[in-house]
Formats: sequence, C-alpha cells, structure tokens
Amino acid sequence: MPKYTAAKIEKKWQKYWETKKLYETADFDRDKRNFMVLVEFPYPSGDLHVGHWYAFAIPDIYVRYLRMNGFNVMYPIGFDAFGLPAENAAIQRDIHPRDWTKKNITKMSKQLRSMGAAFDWSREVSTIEPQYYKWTQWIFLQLYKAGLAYRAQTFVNWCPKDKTVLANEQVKEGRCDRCGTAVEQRELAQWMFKITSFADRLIDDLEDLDWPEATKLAQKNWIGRSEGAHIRFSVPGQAESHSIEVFTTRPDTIFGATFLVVSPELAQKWIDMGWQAGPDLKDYIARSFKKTELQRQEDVRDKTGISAGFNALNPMSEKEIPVWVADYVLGHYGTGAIMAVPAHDQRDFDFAKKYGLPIKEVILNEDDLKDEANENEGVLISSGQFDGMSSSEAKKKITQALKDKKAGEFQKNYRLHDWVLSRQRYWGVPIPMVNCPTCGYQPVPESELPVKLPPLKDFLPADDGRSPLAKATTWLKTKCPKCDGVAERETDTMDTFVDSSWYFLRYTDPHNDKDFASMEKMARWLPVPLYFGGAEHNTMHLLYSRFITKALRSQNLIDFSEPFLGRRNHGTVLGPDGHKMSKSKGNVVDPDPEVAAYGADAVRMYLAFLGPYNELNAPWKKEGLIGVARFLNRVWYFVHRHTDTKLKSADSQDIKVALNRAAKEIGSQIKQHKFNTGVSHLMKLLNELEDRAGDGRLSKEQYRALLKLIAPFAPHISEELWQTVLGHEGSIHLEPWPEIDESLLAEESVTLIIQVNGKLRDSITIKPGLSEAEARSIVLASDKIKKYLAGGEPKKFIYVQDKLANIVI
RNA sequence: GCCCGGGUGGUGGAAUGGUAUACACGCACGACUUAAAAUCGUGUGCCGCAAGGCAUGUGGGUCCGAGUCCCACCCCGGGCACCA
Repeated sequence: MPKYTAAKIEKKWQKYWETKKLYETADFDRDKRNFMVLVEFPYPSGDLHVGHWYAFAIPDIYVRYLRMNGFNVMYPIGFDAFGLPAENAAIQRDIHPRDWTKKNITKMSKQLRSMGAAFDWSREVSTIEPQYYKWTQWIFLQLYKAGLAYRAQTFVNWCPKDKTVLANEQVKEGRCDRCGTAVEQRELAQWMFKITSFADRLIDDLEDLDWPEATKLAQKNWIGRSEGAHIRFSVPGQAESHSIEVFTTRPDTIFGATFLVVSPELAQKWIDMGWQAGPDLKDYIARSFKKTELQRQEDVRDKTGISAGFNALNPMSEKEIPVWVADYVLGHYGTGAIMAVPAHDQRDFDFAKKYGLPIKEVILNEDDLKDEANENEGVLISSGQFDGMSSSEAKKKITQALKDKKAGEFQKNYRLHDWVLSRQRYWGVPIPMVNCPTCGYQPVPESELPVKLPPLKDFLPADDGRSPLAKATTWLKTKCPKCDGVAERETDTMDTFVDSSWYFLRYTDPHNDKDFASMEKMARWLPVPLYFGGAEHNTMHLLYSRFITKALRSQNLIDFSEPFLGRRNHGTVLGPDGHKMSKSKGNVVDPDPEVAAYGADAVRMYLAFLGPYNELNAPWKKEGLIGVARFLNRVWYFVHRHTDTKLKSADSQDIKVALNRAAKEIGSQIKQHKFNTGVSHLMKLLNELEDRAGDGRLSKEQYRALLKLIAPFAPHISEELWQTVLGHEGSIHLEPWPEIDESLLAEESVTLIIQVNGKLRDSITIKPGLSEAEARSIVLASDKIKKYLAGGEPKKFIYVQDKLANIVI
C-alpha cells in the first residue's frame, strides 16, 4: 500500500486539471445555471500568505460544491497590480515597478495554482495591461461625458511621505492608510468622481442586498445622510447675495441661535472675494490651515475662534447675532458655516462658555444647564408662536416659515465627499485628458485609447504636487483634440480603486477588444451573485464599485444597478502567537513549507476547520494542521485498505444511512458557508465508518459517495483515490454530489430526555413519533423518575415529541 | 461619545428556547516496539470516594426549561467621530 505523499499527488493532479481545462468556464451551458463566485483579486505584493489561502481556498469549497450541484460556476482570478506599494517597493529595490510587479505576478500565479482551486485562468485579468486599462480610461471618459467626472480646486488630503493626494476613504484617524503619516490639507485642483450624486441610492439600495448587516451599516454611516434645513442669515447693510448660509438638523432650535460660526475655509473664500478682514483674523485662518487633520482632532476639547467683527440677522427671532470664525466648524461639511445654539449643542456650548457668548434655552428642560448642553428634543419655549410645539412638529413648521420668508428650506446633507481620484504618482492609469492653453481640459478621443503609461526611468514623486509623469517630456506633449494646437497631457494617474471598481465586469469577457465587456456576456453572469472578501473594503472598494456600477447604469452601458447581490466577509487567521500577522512582529506563517510538508489539501481543510468563516479571529496552530493531515491519512488508508482485497458489494444499512445523512448535513453546511462544521461532520463520518466497517463492508458505490463528500474540501486526495485507487476514468470533480434519499433520513430510534423541573434526570431510547399519552406512561414508569415523584402526580407534564419530557412537581 | 459584533473547557470551537462542551488540538494512561516516531485504544469542564452539586463575562428577569429571549453592567474586537 503506497504512503500518502501529498506533494507528489497534488502536483500531478494540478497538471491534469490544467491540461484537461477542467475549470475553464463556458459562457453558456444549456443545462446549467451560470454562477460567478467572486473573490477580491489579489495585489501582487510578492508572496502568497496564509491570508490569501483563507480568502481563496475556502470559497473554493463552495465553488466545487456548486459545480457538483449542477451550476456552471465561474471562479475567476486576476491581479490588482497598479498602486503605491509596488512603486515604493520598486524605489527601495531600485528596479522598475513594472518589473517588480510582473515578477510578483509570475510567482504568485504559481503559488495560487498550488492551492488546487478551481480558478479559471483563461479569464485572468491584470489591471496594468494596456488592454485592461484602456477600458479603465474609457470608463473615465464616459463618466466625464456624463458630468460625473470633473476637475475642481478643493482642500484635499495630502500625504507628505507618499507625496500624493488621498481620498477621504484612505485616511484613517487623520493618517495615511498606507504609511501612517499625518495627513495635511492642501488646496489643489484634482479630478473627482461625483459619487455624492448617488448618495441617496447608495443608501436606499442597500436594503435589497444580501450583505452582512455590519457592512451595510458601515456604508450608511460613511455616507452619513442627515436631514434638516438650509437657512440663510442676511447680513445687515449687505446685499442678499452676501447672506451666510448654514445647514442644521435642528431648525426647531433656531430661536436659540445666538451666534453664527464660519469655518476658516469659508472665511478665506470671503477674503479672496474682497472681504477686508483684520490681521488677527487672517492670522487665525493661516494658523488653522497649518494644523493637520490630526491636530485639529486633538483640539476638540479646547475650541478656538475669533470674532468676524460683524453681525447677521436671525431670520426667525429677527435679532442681530454676532458672527465668529472658528475651526471647530469644518469647511468641507454642509455650507462650511453653522448657526450656533449653545443651549442645545455641546460644541456650541463649550465655545459660548469660553468666549462669553449668550446661551438661550428654547427646549423645555427641568434641570438647569450647568456643564452640558441639553441635546434632547422636547417642547419649545421662548420661540414665539412655536412655543409648546414638539421638536418634530416645530422642525416642519419652522422650516415652512423659513421657506415663506425665502430664508431657508428643507435639505438633506451627506458626510460623503466626492471621490478624489487623482494621484500624483507614477504607477497608475494615466487620466485620459489633455490640457490645452486655449480650450482648457479636453478628453482624449476614444479612438486614441489607451493612453499608455510612458516607460519612465525616473518615476520618483515630487514635493510640488506634480506627478512624475510631468518628467516624460515627449509623452507629455500632444495636440489638443479640439483645436489641434499644442497641449499637454494630464499627468495625474488614477487611484487604483478605479481599476478594481469594474474588474468583475471584465471577467465575463476578458479578451474583448471592442468593448469593456459585451452586454450579452455580462447579462449571462451579472450582477455577481456572491462575493467573498475582507471587511476592510466595507467603505472603500465595495462603495466605489457600487458607484461605478450606478454611473455606468445611468449611461445605459450596463443594465443592472448593483454589482454584488451577495456579500460575505471573511475573518482573519492570526499568527501562532495570537496576534495579527505582520512582518514586524515576525509571526507571519509562510504557507509554502506547510504545503510542501502536509499538502495543499491539509492546509485548505485545516483553515476551513479552524472556525466560522465569517468571524474567524483565531491563531494558526501547527498542531491543528497536523490533526487534519492525520485525518486525510486515515481517509487514504481507509480507502486503500478495502481495495487491497476485492470490493464487496454488500450494502450494509447503517453505513448507507450514515453516508446519506452526511451528504445531507455536509451539503447544508457548505451551502451556509459553515465550512468548519462541514469538516467536523466529515470527521464524524469517517469515525463512524471505521467503527462499523473496519473489516471492509463498504460497497464501491459507498466509497464513491465518501470521496465525493471529501472532494470540495480536499480536491487532490479525492481525485487520486477516485482515479488511481477506485480506478475511475475522468475526474471526480465532474461528478454530481451524492443524491440524498430522504426516506433514509428518518431515525429508527431517538433519545428522549427526561427532566424533572427542567433538570436532566434520565434519558430513554424510544421509537420516534410517540404520542404524549404513550410517552407519559413510559416516562412515569421510570424508576429514576418515580423516586422524584414519590408516589404523587406531576403538576404538569411537558412533552416535545422525540426530544424531551419535563415533569413539573 | 455614537453605532455594530463578540465573551462557552488548558486551546480552536459546536449547539432551530429542549442532553452545554459536538469535532479537533493538547494532556494522561495503555497497546504495538529492544526503543522512539508513526499508528491504534481508553480517559479528559470543575468540586466530590460516591450520591450529588456547580459551571456558557457579572447581576437581575421571562419561561416547565435560557449559552440562546428581555433589562442593567463589565470586558474584548471593529466602524464612525467637532459631520452641526
């Protein structure tokens, strides 16, 4: 009997599957329903780590199960290969990002193949290939034509270390998501996507998606819709156009608005437009601009500000109130100015206390305001004709009154900002625009796409906010598509999240050179029914993809408006020390040696067994891996042992029942993505088979069934046993899941639990389906129970058929 | 501060309101072996000789019955955060 040597058989079968094109998916199969299982395509960072195995090899179990259940399953893979880390790594190693990235892709492709996953490599995409990014540029142009891509001068997040602009989503706690440097605010002209124009639908359409609630909530919070009023405070002695506009969610408290606060950004805008501000004020604005977002957040407790030196008119109370400039008001939210209601807003309260500004209560409150504002809604007081109204009623009435006075109206506001997609870095997709001195920015004609990334030698980022592409002097010079005059190409590249916002579309038609994907092929596969990935993408990739999908839909370029109908997040595998794996901690597990020693099947199955897929947060333990390898070894010998002699066809009933039940159970576990309990049921099954059939009573059909149940988890060993040992021609991975005989699922006997006052006292084996009366007489006849009853009658007898009887005494 | 998750043996974890601790890992003992590894078998929540009692973060509650539902609190992880 040969030993189980995983490394040997795994290579063999991987080659076999590839030669037979076993996992290449047809666009159409008349007998099968199409189903795409999407996983987040990897970034080619260099080496495959355990996290990749977790992300790709575990969904593969589901993929294989679907295939066995008659689906035409596409399991595509590709590389998200542009981006900063590649560039930084290339700078460090003094090689070109393209060479570094390509080398990594080659290596990782090989490592990915060692998983034995059912990837369709014929559909592989790579975002750095011109035939891919041509369409990334094309999509940009469609959005530009639709007014959804635009260039604007705004305050943006600037990472001084990476020397590039960052989207809001890429700033975490005031720091660059990539390198951790404190982010600065810079006013720069940037290309933006108008994601805010879909804000409502991005929230409302979440409802119909089969996504984790946590992800939906994260997106809702991120978009941050709030409803309130947009209100104009006129400035006495100034024209209507010089009114100060504010947004508030509490128009019911407007009678308590005792001053206005304007953000430094808005004040600066006024100065630019000719407002004569004093030197102190200018100095304050300059100082607050110097603060990083981080410092600004640290100053929460101690608010600073300065009087603007003039008043505005409260349109409801018709009293003049002072205007202040303070950086606790954000320039980028709402109108950049607020009405301050210190009695009912803690921030305004702190500010009013510090600068001695009046505090006026307009919501009835039994306690005196001491150190805190009363932020609750309630009954209005000191609010003229609105006294006695509830906040919710007053919100409507006051908004209406403002509208009548032409001083305001109902408004929704969002925390979400437009997506800044310009990056001042080399390793990305060039933005297909041309800047002409006479015509301004003009789109590159579609016929000239792709605008290829020039092969620069010096691609280092610059401090001045200009992209390295500006150094490509010959590339830079072009002619204006409109006037034919001399013009320059746009030198910014796109955020890589643009590349990854549409890759799943390309999988349906990866070699199309006339279109990003044909409507017909997209219709066969999309929207994506199921997407596995990491929770870190909740408010980035997942939100961006939804936006691009909605934008393309709005231009009738696709005919669905949500990209991913189902989404499942996976958990994380920790290092053996129980901490998150990281190079600096030195606790990163390299899967390659484990695969070499125990096999891909063992690694896959161990990861599946480790814990619930969606919430795993457990350490990698070698002992656990060995445990699973031991199980596979037992499978190996179990199947071999009984083929040494001749296979017997005797169908023992209990084995048949066990296999049938396992097929049902394991199938249902996989369907629910409970891979860990799926594995445990396989183990249970083998335990039972060994106990009952140690002497070889399984029929050939029963061995077949056993291997089929193992196949999704351990595709190599099951193939080896299927073809080499059982002698089948053709792959086990083309076989259907064992048919389930419902009639065999019924139990012949069940254990009835007997409780007295809810405590377990006895258990008996009975035939299923006993009536309450039958059960009662059996239960009360039990010696153990008689002891508790002491001759008396139970007060109550609770019977759950085939499960339990509870006697209350 | 607000909003989500989650606290179960020595460890990873299992459990439609109905036998808590399945399945593994680890450990102990045993078999095989000159020996070890591998493999196989038995045991393994805690207290107790036993009968029995106590255990799912803590304290209450609902229920015949609570890991599971409700209330309060503690701890851990995550998201958002001067968002008006």
